[in-house]
Amino acid sequence: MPRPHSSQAAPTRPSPAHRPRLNRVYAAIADPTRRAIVAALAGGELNVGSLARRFPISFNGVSKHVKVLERAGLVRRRVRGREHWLRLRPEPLREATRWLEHYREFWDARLDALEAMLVGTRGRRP
Amino acid sequence: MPRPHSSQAAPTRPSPAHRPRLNRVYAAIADPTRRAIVAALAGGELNVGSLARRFPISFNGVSKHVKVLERAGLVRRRVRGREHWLRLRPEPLREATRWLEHYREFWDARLDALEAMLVGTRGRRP
DNA sequence: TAATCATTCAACCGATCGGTAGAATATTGT
DNA sequence: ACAATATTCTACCGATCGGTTGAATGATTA
Repeated sequence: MPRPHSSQAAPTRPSPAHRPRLNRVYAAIADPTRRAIVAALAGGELNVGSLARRFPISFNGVSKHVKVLERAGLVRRRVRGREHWLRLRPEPLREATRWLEHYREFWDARLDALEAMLVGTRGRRP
Repeated sequence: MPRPHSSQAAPTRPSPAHRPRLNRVYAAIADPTRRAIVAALAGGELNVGSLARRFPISFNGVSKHVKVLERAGLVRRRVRGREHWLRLRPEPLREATRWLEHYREFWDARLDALEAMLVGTRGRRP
């Protein structure tokens, strides 16, 4: 019987465990090159070529990374003639932040409670 | 010449592009089973066995997932006799949230600016 | 001491990943 | 019409991933 050791309530679950979108967003930004692409695209739209020129890997490598970001919903592509212009999309990042913040806040509260308990105990129970 | 198309400044880079810790944190939470483990562990400490019993995969599968979370710094292990007790660690999540929020805030500001521009234009330039 | 329990370790499997190279497909400029 | 440009598609490579199984290690209990 795995006694839960703490009586603090668990946070209400923020996600039904199987969200392919969320999986893809986290997997996408787990790669440093893709995070750098996000950073580059935050400066404004770029086409694939001028984006690729900023990275030490091959054009095709960057093209593949862009596709991953696209599948995660983080990048939108606008084809204009022979060039494909890429733009960031903020929405999926918001959902991704939400999951993280949920647990971060929970832990912050935990640490605060612990500190309060220690401070409160200090002079009161000699 | 990849004209940046927007004159808005890019956000100041929040990470020097190659942070194995951050990579590991995002890769860790990209898997739904591992996110569920995080959720389970938020309810208090658990040993590997009682944790594994909550999941439809094998004991060893869960053990491996725990190891991934550990390497990402999200879980701490305390060996007590033959059982290993697992506890969440908030610190890496904070760094992970910071990167996401950085861009989220940037985009929010962008959307706000766009909206303001549209509203401002509406009655002023007929 | 022997049996049981909690756990890791090692090997394996098929799938996916990051990356490259080369061929194919459009679009543009001359 | 032709050459150059921008990009994807296909195929390949070695590495890692999620998962399983079986054996090994170590602590507890009888």
